[in-house]
Amino acid sequence: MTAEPRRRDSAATRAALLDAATSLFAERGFEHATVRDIAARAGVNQALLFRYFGSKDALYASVMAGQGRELLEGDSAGRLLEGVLRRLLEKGPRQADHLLFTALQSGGVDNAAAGIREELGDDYVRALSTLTDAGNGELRAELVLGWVVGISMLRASAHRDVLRTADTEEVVRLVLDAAATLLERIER
Amino acid sequence: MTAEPRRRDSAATRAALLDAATSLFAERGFEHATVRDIAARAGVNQALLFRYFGSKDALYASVMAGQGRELLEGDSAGRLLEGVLRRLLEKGPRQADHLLFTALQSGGVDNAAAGIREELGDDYVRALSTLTDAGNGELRAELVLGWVVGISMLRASAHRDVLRTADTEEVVRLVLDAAATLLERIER
DNA sequence: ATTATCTATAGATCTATAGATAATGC
DNA sequence: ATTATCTATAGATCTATAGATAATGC
Repeated sequence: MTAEPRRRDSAATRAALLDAATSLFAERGFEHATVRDIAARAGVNQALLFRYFGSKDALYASVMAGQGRELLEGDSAGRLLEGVLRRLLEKGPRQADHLLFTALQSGGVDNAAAGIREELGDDYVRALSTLTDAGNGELRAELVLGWVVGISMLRASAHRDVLRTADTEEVVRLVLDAAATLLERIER
Repeated sequence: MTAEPRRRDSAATRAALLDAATSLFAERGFEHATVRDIAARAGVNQALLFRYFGSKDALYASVMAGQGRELLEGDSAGRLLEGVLRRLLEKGPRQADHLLFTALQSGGVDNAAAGIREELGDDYVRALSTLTDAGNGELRAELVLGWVVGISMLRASAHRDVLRTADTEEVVRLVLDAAATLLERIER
């Protein structure tokens, strides 16, 4: 970000690493974002990552903790799905939501951020499940969350052109209409 | 599978490797299934994998080619989504469909099976898109495919209990009803 | 004699650390 | 003097290969 000659500044270095890690984890997922790539994007020596965060796992946990909290703020439950879809379709994979989806994707993997990941998933499910009176509201909410995860996955796929180039409004309308059969109080 | 003392038999060894690779790739995805794990599950020395398939990539391509063709057979287009969901929910991750979904997941990754993966995705989309007369039928079909991919991902996640333990009939009904707003000729 | 199988290891990554170097604050 | 940064490398995996060993078919 800052193109200046960079003074020695541990706080700025730490912040640059956190920034670079956030975008790279969102773009490539935990395993494909190497510590060297992250340090390179931050414009910082690779050893500093360990000095300031201890381990790659701990850095991931910091990223998830930092971005995670913002995910659910700003949108009411009724507008949550719409908000997530818009951010996903318009801003692409360098995106806090995408971070959660790549995290949910590597479900079985057991790293330091596993707890935060599950918690964020729970937060989404809890918010969405308030949108129905059905007895199986949680299941309905998880199915909707699964849909967003899947759309996020396919969009990252190189070859699924139709979805990748589709008009945002069109996709939002199709998904909201279908999801409304599961969660009747979705606002449109 | 065969618990016999195993005679020397290159065809049987090859088949055992292919079997083990199919299930391990489906369970863990391409990268998390190591050649040592595959050879171990096949009960075979690890070097034989390279003798019979050349590389891990080539083995993956063989697996995808072998299982892929079966995916779309057996179900009519109208019953395709239901069939996929049932297999996914009942049989769990050791499953041909799951193989495709873990493949679609690692969209960007460029390995020997990338072509086969895209082709299989196209086959699903083509079949599903026949179920609507809407002008954006392909987009609708990709969204439905994305849903199945996402459900498959979340089910693999350790913590999403509601979805993992849900009754198959209940999930099938919820998803088919919602998907019917996208593809009107889905049979239920 | 042929060829299926096994042993040993090369070579490429990746995370992580120990210790050297150099810029800042008093 | 303190501490931010860099160099060099250890140690763990993973794919892949070269060459030795041993079981089968003629």
